[in-house]
Amino acid sequence: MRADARRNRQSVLDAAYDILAVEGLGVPIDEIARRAGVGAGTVYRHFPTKESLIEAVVLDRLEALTAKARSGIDFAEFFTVMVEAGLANRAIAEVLASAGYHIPADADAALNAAFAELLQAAQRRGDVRLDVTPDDIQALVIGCVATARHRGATDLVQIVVAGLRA
Amino acid sequence: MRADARRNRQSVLDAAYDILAVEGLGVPIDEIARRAGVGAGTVYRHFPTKESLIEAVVLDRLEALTAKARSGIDFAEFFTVMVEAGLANRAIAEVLASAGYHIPADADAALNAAFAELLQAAQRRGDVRLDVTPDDIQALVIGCVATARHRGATDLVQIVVAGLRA
DNA sequence: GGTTAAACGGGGCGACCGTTCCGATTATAG
DNA sequence: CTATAATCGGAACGGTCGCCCCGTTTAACC
Repeated sequence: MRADARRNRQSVLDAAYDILAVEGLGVPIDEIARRAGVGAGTVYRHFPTKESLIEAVVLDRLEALTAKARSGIDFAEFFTVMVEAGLANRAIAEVLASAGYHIPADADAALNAAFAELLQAAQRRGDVRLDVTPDDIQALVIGCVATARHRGATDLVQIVVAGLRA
Repeated sequence: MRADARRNRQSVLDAAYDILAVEGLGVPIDEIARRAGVGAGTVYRHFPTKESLIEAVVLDRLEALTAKARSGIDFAEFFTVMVEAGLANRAIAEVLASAGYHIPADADAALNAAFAELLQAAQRRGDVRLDVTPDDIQALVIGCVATARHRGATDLVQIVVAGLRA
């Protein structure tokens, strides 16, 4: 791979990450290209479709979340981390809410597995009601992101966490 | 107003209500027109912009909700009613989440006022924590709709309601 | 039934966006 | 330095959608 090609590819990824976080999935490719200082054609040479570019960006974030989940973090804390991740990055939130795009099953599964472990540990310790599943929690995270977006305060998350207690 | 004009206006409103509930705000005007059995031009004669048509439809729903809030309903029940309204009607949910559109301030205010009364009564009775405001609840409703859309179950609402208890 | 003005409908315009194409450019090897 | 092939950039295409226009229809009143 030629040096300029590799450099451009990275510029596109960086620009896409920044803009997607702020503008969400609706942002035009041309805007990402302009921000990256390349032409739209260059974006499409490296990523065959808009969806594949978004996938590459989002995947990176999901992996970071998975790593965090495996770092011995507390369940309630991690819940907050996930909500904050969705808040800081519109694209993440929209993809999680599957507003048109979908993520590769294996990346999703890895996050879910790490997450399920945290949840089960919390339930074994008696901190969380037994009748909630990982899917329930994912839905609640999506909901909390939507909630928090419309009120600056993230302390509403505490209400949901309180409701989760055994 | 001519009889056919009044009839067509109503057809458009009915069609818009049905389609918006299922498809959400992204639905093209032509589709609403087709469903109503009229041309797109006719839609625009009665509603100058797409937004004004949506506003008319959503307003009607908000008024129904306001009436329900004033019918002596219990706070927790009404919370569920609002979530279900958002769930049954994509357009309502998207407007509430202000995905691009906004509702006239007075209709919003009427609903909020009726709603604030319910909340205060519940707080006086000691059923709901004192540190939540009507705005908090509205945000939570939006979140619950987002949550419930991604899991068939509305019983997740119970978790949030449990968290709201004093 | 005739007259008239309101209402109709669907083709068309302009804007936007994802994607493709191709002539110009430039990194790299010999 | 030159040749060459990979890469670039941005104009252009096709599709979609909100909105407008205007020739045609039709309700309403005499």
